[in-house]
Parts: sequence; structure tokens; C-alpha cells
Amino acid sequence: MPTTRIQKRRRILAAAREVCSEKGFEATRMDEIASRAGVSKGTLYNFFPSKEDLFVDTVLSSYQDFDGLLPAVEDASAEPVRRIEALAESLAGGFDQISQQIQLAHQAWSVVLRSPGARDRLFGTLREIYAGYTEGLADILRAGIASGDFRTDLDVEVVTATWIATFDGLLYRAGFDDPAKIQLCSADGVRTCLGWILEGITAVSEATPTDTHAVTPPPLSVPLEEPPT
Amino acid sequence: MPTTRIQKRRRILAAAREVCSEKGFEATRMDEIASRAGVSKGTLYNFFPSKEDLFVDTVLSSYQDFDGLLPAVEDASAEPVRRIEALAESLAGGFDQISQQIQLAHQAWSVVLRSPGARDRLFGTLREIYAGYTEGLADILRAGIASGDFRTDLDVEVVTATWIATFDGLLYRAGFDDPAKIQLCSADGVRTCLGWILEGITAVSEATPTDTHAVTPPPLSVPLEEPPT
Amino acid sequence: MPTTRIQKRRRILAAAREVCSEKGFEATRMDEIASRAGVSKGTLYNFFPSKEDLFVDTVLSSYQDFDGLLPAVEDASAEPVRRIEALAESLAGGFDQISQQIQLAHQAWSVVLRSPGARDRLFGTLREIYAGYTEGLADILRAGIASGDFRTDLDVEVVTATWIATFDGLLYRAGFDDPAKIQLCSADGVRTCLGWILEGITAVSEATPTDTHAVTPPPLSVPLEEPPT
Amino acid sequence: MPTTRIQKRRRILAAAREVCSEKGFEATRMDEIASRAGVSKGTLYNFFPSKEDLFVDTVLSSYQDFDGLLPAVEDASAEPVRRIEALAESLAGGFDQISQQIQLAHQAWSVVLRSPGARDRLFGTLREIYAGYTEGLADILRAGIASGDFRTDLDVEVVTATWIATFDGLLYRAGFDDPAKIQLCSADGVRTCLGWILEGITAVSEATPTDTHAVTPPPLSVPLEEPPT
DNA sequence: GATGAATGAGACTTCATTCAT
DNA sequence: AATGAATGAAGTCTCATTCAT
Repeated sequence: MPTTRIQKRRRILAAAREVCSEKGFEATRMDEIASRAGVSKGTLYNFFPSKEDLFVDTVLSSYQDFDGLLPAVEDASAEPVRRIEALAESLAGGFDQISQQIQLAHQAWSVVLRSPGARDRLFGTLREIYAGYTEGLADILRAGIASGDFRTDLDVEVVTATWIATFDGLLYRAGFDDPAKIQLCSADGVRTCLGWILEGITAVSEATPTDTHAVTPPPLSVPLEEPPT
Repeated sequence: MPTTRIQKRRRILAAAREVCSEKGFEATRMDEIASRAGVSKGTLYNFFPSKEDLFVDTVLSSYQDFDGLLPAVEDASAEPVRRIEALAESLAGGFDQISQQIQLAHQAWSVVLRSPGARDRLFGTLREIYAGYTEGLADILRAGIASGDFRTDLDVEVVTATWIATFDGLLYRAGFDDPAKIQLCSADGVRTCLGWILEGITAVSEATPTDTHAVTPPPLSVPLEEPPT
Repeated sequence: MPTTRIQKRRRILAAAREVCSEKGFEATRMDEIASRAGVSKGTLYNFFPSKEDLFVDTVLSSYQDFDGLLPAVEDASAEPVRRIEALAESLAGGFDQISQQIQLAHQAWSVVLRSPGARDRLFGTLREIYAGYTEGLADILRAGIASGDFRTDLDVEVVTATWIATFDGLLYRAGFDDPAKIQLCSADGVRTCLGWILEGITAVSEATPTDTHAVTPPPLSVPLEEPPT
Repeated sequence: MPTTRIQKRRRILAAAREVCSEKGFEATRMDEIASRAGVSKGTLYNFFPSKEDLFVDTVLSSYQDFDGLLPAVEDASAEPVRRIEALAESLAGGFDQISQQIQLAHQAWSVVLRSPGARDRLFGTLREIYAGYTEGLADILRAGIASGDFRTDLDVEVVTATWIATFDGLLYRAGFDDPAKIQLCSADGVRTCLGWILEGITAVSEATPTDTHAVTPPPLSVPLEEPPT
């Protein structure tokens, strides 16, 4: 019964994710994964050749949870501004969940240092994921530039890298900083920071601002019209 | 001879940093740290109560290397634009070095999950470091806003958080992505991305640009066409 | 096969008893117990959580060897004098064997000082054993008093405590003293000393002495005139 | 200053006795003995060649505390009954103190198993002590027999061994049994049990018993005249 | 395929002892 | 003679992995 086997595999990965998130990879015992998955230790080794392999698959499986995170991005018919806003909202909405699972990713770094095989498999997948993410975001940007919604002078690559880096950086910081004090290390922080970047991306509305500038000397309003870019 | 003792401590920490960076915390053996530091294993335990404590101190000591990284920030008499450019350059210049040592930090996450004491000590110090960094950057921003060099509508907190997150995010990604393909995961990438953010911070030059905007439809895009990248 | 497991446990305890008796608890290495028991070191820890726990069980198991030592005591139908003589003979007969194993017990004292858990388990069992022993002896004494074989003025508790203490004291002394010089530190010594106590217990033969006593007024003092000897 | 040296040695032994009684020999660290004695670890080794030697001396020194315990025994001019009563009272009065220090002695057994030198030194001294004790008690007994205070049919050796064994046995049992339940494991227990033995030693009051014996042929007295020994 | 008892290499840590100062 | 930092041998215990059932 193939279903059983696949389900069993899933149960094992879920158990591994749970325990590793709680205790850390090194402190996690194969025994505990086995018992929490409801299988024997021997069965673990029927599915994964070693603890490290199991861990890499565990980390990778946790990334798959975010596959559905970027659906808005893919609706190419929607307005670019809506699409990118939807993306930002998805990221913000998933922040807390991702934040938890990023712990797993951190631990992968140790594992990777001692297993080149694990390194290649993990990093390869991460690169694919980031490439897809980058490409999706770039698509939106290009669409927006083409439609005139976004500034025409944007370097798509730079904006994309900055956007992704900002999200990752907030995630990273949320790992140790106190959201009560550093309030931007949070889902709302993601909304705010990505929102600010978004302002820098968006084209200034045609007429009006220009007029304003023409009319009023007050440089004060100028900065507002020139978004953060 | 107190010097000897301090120097010995330093040698141990340096050895630990070396080995842990190479092999990872878990794969590192106390024996190897001892022999590479030129002391006996017992001496290790005269200085650090446990492997974990030694590791936390190792990570923290690696952060101290970057204390000198922000000197430009502190020269309050310099022009805000120069100060923030100097900061960006410092970060970019230190990127490769920091990138290596961030491996240590990643490994700390595993350790932290199983030792509340280590967690408090490490996280506490990280928070202080980030607080200082944040405050230094915010000072520059406030000075620039006051001097009219930066836009007056900036939310200092947001800009600071975004700036820091961008740097951290690039650092994080450089851990696994290939700079040959994703060229922004590099010191130059830091320059480019932070530079782009900087553009969004900087006030539009007084009259002229505004005029340009007022008159010619396209020129407007000119400054914009020279994107931060 | 449950038998196997129990047998393995027995083999381990036997090996532990052997080695600990030879070298002492502290000088005994888990490796040696394991190899002498024909199992791996890991298996040792599958059966006993720690070296100390193994030791406590080893000591306790050695006490079980003496369970069969007091059968005569339990044949309540036998004559009290025979029963108590049988008991004395059992103790004397077991002296040399017990004497060896008392070494184990001595060592328990060190262990007990640093492990309250071990203390409770070991002392608890010892108390039970002594309580059973005490009760068995007291039963005989009471039966003998009732039957007129023993003196009626005996304080059962005192006689019991003295009897047991005498045996333990001889055992203790045999640990360091030389039976060649102090000949009573031996199985025969047990026979002699317990025999002497027995004389003090036994009622003087029927008539005659009573008569003697009859001459002197206070019959009350009679028992006192016939000392424990 | 020789005084200083002797005092220092005493301080070390006192510290060792303290710590070993609390934690047990194995759990006792040379560091702690040194610091509690107010000397450096190196100094310890100026006085005692090894931890084991220090321990043996510690145990032996604790026995010296009881040298003054048997003064009454030595006043050969006093009445035998008074002398033996004084001895019993001394032992009872010292019970609690001896009881504590017996812990030290128990631990010596482990040490002795791995160090023949320690064994010889410790056991040799113990034998001397017991020999002196035995001789002192035997003296009293002989004096009492000679004076008619004690029964003439006593086997001095048996009585002495029983007396000593009883005391040691109670001491041993007090190590693990609960005086609240087994009330004879106590100073009073010593009084009671030795008191009972004393009754068996004491000659029946002058005239009457003697008369009795005189009157009644031999048989009756035979068993009595043939003491348990 | 599943199980889980057995394995044993190997790690951290301790601590008696030394010896330069 | 005193000190106490340094030493390093050695021990307990862990746990990933195996394999007979």
C-alpha cells in the first residue's frame, strides 16, 4: 500500500520537525522522533539513511509549506500593485509561522559543515526556492514597470534583492530580539518595511505631484513626492 | 603576570573560533581546541565551565571584532550624508569577514535551544549590539533630517530597521547562494542595495530637480532613471 | 524470550558483585563488569540507569542470598529451643560467605552519602530485612517464653537486638581482625557467643532451681538471679 | 616553628574528617580539604603523600578521640562492677559521636581494597585498638571474678567478644536503621543491651544462690558452671 | 517490512598530582 | 616552605546505527 508508506514518511518528517524545533537538531534523539512518529527506530532507517539525511529532508519539507504563500504573485492578470501588495501581505501573514521554522534552517548550517552531501542537497534546494521567489517578484516588477504603475528607472534585480533581504533580515532579527521593544521585528514590521520599499517603487501619480512641485516652492512636500526608492 | 592569563584566554577563544568555523560547534572536539590553543584540556576548563560556555564566549568575541566598524558613525561633526555613506562602506567592506563569522552565529541557535543560560547571555549581548547599531544609524538619520540633507518625512525607525534588515538578509543569503549567480550577495551587493535605500532617504536637491519636473515631462524620470543600484 | 532478559540481568549483577568485591566499588570499571558479564557497556545501561544504581542492586541482590538462611525459624511447630539453635547454626554456617559479602555493604556507605536516592532504596531494604529478621527471632522467643523453655522475665526486644548486634559485630570485626589471633571472629565464634547468649535465655531446668529459689523469699528476683548468660 | 607545623597538620586532618564525613571519601576533593584547612593544595602534599594516605590518617586520628573514653577502666582500684558500669556508660555516652565517625571507618573499607599499604596501616592500628579495648575489659572481668563480684564460670574471652560485638553491632545498625522505630539503636540501647549482658555476668547475690548451688547436687549447676562460651 | 535490544566508539568532564614561581 | 595554575590520564555515559527475530 503505497499510501501508507508515503503517509508514514510524512509522519516521520512531521515528528522530526516538531522535536528538532523544540530541542534542536543535536539534542534530538532518533528514539524520540521514532516514538513521536509512532514507528520503530529501525523503520526510520528504512526511510532515511542517516540522521543527517532525515534532518535535511525535514528542513526541506518545511519550506514546502510556503509554496502556497505566493499565489497572488502568480495571478499574472491582476494589477501589479495588487500583486505585490498581496505578496507583502502573504509574507507578513506567514511571518510568525516562518519565524518558527527558521530555527530549523539555522541549525542546518551546523549539519552542512560536516556533510558535503547534505550541503549540496540543502543549498541546491534553497537556491531553487530563492530563484523562484526572485523570479516571481521580478515578474511583478517588470509588469508594473511596463504598465506604468512602477517607476521606470527601477533596477529590478536590486529591488528584488533588497525586498527579499529585508524580509529575511527581519526574520533573522526576530529570532533574538524582543518584539516588545523592537516592534518592527514582527508581521506588522514586515508590512511597514516592505510598505516603505513599495513606496519607493511606485511611480509618482501623473499630474498632481508635478503640479504641486511646480506651484509650491516648499521643498517640504518634495520629499513626500520622492519616495524612499 | 596577568597578561599571560588574558593572552591565554584569547588564544583559546581564537582557536575555538577557528575550529568551530571549520567543522561546526558539534563536530568540534575540546581536544582539538586545546591542542590548537597550545594548552591542555584541563586548562580549557579553568577558563570556561563547559563547552557551551566556551562557544557562547567565542561567538560574542567574534562580534567584538566589529566594534571598530562604525567609527564614521560617531563623528557627529561630519556631514550626515558622508556619515551614512561611510557606514554603508564599512558594512560593505566588512561583508566578507562578517560573512564567515556569521557561520558561528548560526550555530549558536542550536546551542541556545538547549541552554537557557547560554540563550540569555547570547541574546542579551546581541540585543545590545543591535540597539547600539540602531541608535547610531538613527542619530545620523535625525541629523540628516534636521540638516535638510534627508527627507523630512522619514520614519527613522522604519528606515533603520529596513537598512539593518537588508544588510542581515544579504548576509544570510550569502551563506548559501552563489555570488557568481546572485551577484548581489556580496560586498558590492551591500553597496548597491544600501545605496538604493540611501537614494530613497536623500532629499531631492533643492530647486533644479523640482524645476525639471515642473517643466519637462521626461526629465522627471532622469533622476529616477539613475537608480540607487 | 523473557528468560534471557532476566538471566542477563542476573549475569550482570553477578559480574558486578564479583568485581566490586575484588576491587571495591570506586575502582570497579563499568567496562570490566560489562566484559565479565559478557555484554556490552551499552547493555549495562539498558538495565541500570547508572553505576550507582547498579551497585545498589548488586548489594541488595547479595542480601537475597540469605533469604533461605532462616528456614528453621519459620517452622513454628518445632521446639523453640531447636528453632533458635537452628537459627544460630544457620548464621554460623553462613558466616564466611556473609563475611565476604559484607565488604559490599561497607562500600555502600560511601555511595549512600552522595546519592539520597540510593540511600533511601538501600536503607529501606535493609530495614525491611532487619525487621523480618527481628520479627522471626522475636517469634521464637515469645514461643519459648510461652512454652516455658525460655525465661519468663526476658525483654524480647532487648534480647533480639543484642542477638543481632552480636552477630553483626562479629561480622564487622572479622573484616579486619585476624581469626588466628582473635579466634572468636569466625563461624565458631558466632556459635560460641550466640550460645552464651542462649544460655542466658534458657529457663533453668524445672524443679530444683525453683526449689532453691523457693527458699529465698522474693521469687520475683529469681529471674534476675539467673542472668542472661 | 614546629608548633605551626603540627597545628597545620591537625587543621588538615580536621578539615579532611569534616568533608569526608559529609560527602564521603570519593566525593571529597583535595581542593575542598585544602581550602577548608586554610592551606594550599600543594601544602597538603607536603604533609601527606597521597589522598589515600591522608584519608587513612584521618580515620586513625578519629579513633584517637576515643582514647579518653575508657579512663574508668584503668582505675584498677575501683570496684569491678563500678568499672564495668563506667565503661558501659562511656560507650553509651559516646555512642552518637562514635556513630558519626563510624561513617569514616566504613569508607575505609573501599580504600583498603585498592591499597595494600593503607590496608596494613589501618588494620594494624584497628587491631591494636581492639586489642587494648579487649584487654582492658578482660582485666575488669578477671578482677571481678577474682573479687567474687562476677560469676566464676565466665569465659572471659567470650564475654569480652560478645560485649564488644554487641556495641559494634548496635553502632552498625544505627547507621541505617531508624532509632524512632528501632529504639535500641541508640545510646540508651547500648545501656540496655550492655546492661542485660552485665546481668549475665554478675554473680548472684551472696548467700542464697551460692547456698542453692551448695545444696543442690551438681547437675543443676553444671549447665551454669559450663558457660556458653 | 518492522521491531527494538544490543552495540561500542567516542565525547565531555573531573581531579589527583606536579612544579615553576 | 607555600602556592595554585597547569596537566592529562581515565571514567562514565550517550546514542546513532545495526541486525536477528
